[in-house]
Amino acid sequence: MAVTLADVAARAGVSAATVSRVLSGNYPVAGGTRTRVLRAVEELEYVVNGPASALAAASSDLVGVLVHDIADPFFGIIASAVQSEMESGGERGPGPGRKLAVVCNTGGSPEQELTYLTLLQRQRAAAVVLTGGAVEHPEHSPAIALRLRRLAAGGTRVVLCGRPPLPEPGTAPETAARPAAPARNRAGGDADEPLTIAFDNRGGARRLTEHLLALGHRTIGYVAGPAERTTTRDRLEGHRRALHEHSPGLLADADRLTVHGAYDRSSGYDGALELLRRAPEVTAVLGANDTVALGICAALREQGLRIPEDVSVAGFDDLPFSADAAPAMTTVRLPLHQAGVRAGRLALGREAPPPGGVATVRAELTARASTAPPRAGGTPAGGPG
Amino acid sequence: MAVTLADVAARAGVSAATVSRVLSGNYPVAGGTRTRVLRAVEELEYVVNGPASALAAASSDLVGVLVHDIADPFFGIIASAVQSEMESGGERGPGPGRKLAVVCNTGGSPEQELTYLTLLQRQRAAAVVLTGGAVEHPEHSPAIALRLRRLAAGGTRVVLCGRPPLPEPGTAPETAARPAAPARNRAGGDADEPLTIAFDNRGGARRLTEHLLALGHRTIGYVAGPAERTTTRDRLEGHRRALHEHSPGLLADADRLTVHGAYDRSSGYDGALELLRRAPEVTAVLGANDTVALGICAALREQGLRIPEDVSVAGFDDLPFSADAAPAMTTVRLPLHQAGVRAGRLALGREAPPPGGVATVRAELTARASTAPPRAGGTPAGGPG
DNA sequence: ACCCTCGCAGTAAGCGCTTTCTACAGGCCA
DNA sequence: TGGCCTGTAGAAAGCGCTTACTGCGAGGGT
Repeated sequence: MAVTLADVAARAGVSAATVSRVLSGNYPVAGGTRTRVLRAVEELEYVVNGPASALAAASSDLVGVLVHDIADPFFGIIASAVQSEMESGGERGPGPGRKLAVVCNTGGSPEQELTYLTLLQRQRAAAVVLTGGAVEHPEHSPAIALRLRRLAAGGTRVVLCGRPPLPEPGTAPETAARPAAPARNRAGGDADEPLTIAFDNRGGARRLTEHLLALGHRTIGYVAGPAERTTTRDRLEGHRRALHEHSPGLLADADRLTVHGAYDRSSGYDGALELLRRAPEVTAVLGANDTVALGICAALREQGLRIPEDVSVAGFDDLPFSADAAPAMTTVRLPLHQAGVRAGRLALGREAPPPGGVATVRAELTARASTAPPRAGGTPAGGPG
Repeated sequence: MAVTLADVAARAGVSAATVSRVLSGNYPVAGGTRTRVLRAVEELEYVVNGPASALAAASSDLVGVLVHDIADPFFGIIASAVQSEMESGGERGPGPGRKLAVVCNTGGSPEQELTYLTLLQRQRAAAVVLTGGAVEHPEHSPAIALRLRRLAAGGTRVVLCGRPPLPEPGTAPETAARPAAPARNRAGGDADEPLTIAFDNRGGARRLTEHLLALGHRTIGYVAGPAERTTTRDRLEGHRRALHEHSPGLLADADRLTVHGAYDRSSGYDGALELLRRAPEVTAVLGANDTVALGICAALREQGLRIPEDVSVAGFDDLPFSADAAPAMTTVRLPLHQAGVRAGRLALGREAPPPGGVATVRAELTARASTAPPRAGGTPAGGPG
């Protein structure tokens, strides 16, 4: 635990500077010297002191990944994709340049998000990836946006994955108040602006609703996520646009047919029951995501309704378990792994930023067995009293 | 990004040492001075430089959490529990003492595990939590054990969660070769030995098998995990012990009725098909875990078999989706969240180590709808040709 | 054959913090 | 009233690394 650069240098018969150069690899060192140094490193089992290195270099090799819920596969998939991208970089194993992804669970709360951002800033993280929809909060949202811009201006790469791009500054007068100091010696290229990988939630929800409409459904319930989440808002918007384009009259009932909850199973369960109470005539129910849809299925089944014969159900995201549900879930496939890899590449500066700083990934309809045409009668049997 | 301790000190009219003392809180500072310092911190939006602090204090506030697969809820639940425990500590928000959990995805590979351990050692992590079963490997396992002992001896708290305790040293002659240097100034109490929270995989599997035997099953297939995983080995052992205790003859067939795969859905699917090929007369199939069991269900259903009428199926772990599967899955409940919280407390030194350094958590049978008595005939209809 | 350039390695000055050691007040006892 | 102890704050020495800057030997142009 106590072997330092100097020890290695002494053993190899060179100066500490040379050892540092060999290890960091960004300076020419003669072959023989390099070999000697590497041998000394091996023999002494030397492990670089990260903090010291970060202090001197003014940047650590930590990359923060903020997720709403680590136990939710949606985020798990993205996070592991980001991490796999960090791994695939270091040819020399745990050597220099190898980044460490720090996955932080925010629980979807803006306060937590801010807290973790501070923690990451304190660690002088090389990059920060924020995943999942943003939570709109009159006070915190601007604070987070400001903080992200500051981090980006300070050389930390900021990537939003599955989040809407940051609003243009200027709204907050504070932004201009603190003139940015000219960046000092920074490792990679510039990182002056947060980058975004946006999910096409709107388009996905729209195509899903169009699928239902094409099957003949006209009374479609929606168990949505928390209203303040941008993801919720976008999906709902896509849904309603599809409704409106099919026939404007369908919008009249939309509010009554929408229930808000969280992105978890019990919200789906409770939401479905509430929906049945409000509108027993629904022939299809959309879930905020696949997990919610699973809860919806459970509730409907308990009410004696068959899926999809009596009621069609669909989710969103296409998580691994969705294909295995009984019946297999109709949903919208989001290329989460791919998005995570891309976010990782962007965070590492391995990929050129998309034009305008925003790339949008498509959400494909994946029709399976949980949706079918409504029954002729329109009103299912066995509705609750 | 550039405001330092010295800036704060200047603004508050005190020395840098005083500011440091106020911020770290482990030294008496007069009330008035403290207030002035805190105000300066606020006004300047000062954020401690983590690396510098870690360098000077010889220990960072990072806690590593190693998981096999972050996208698997089993690990997600444990990891988020550990993280929530870190959060609940810091009264002063992101202030000092607040630890940052680093979740690392090893993919279940010992090499990766070693790599991340090195990375964490390089960051001078305050603690390391290893979750999930260990992979037995003739070369890597001793290396990992040795590394963990070194870390522990060096002041890093090491906690194993859901892993068997480390074997006693002495097997590896290398252990004694390097006399441990006396620990210097360390923050918390001693951390000289790795601590373990063991899962009672053996007992859980045994109770699960007993449940099946009690229902009347005699030909029980087992789609197990990778053979080199300790978790796999323990569960299989519990299963076989139950078989043996019921009637030794049942063991004769055990090898034929066991198929090995990974801990994922497709292994369950493939394993079930293989099992049906080898022994079409099975009346029950156990999965290595719930995810595997889900794959088993899918395969059986595709073969025209009903669950549980034709074949009973059971899993292990009791992940959230297991209760929602159709039919609801019989499984063994592991208190993952609770175990994660405990691991976090141990890692933070908030809880006294269990006697002997090992605590075992019980695994409870959770019988649901996917298991039932076998059909009278014993051989299900519709078996593959 | 000389000077300049270039490639390689050493010297040393920090990076921003923690912490020991030291210094200075008061308040207490005798 | 004088000597001491206690409480509080400053000075300064690093922690282990990176990275200018400097220096030295060897090759190439004229």
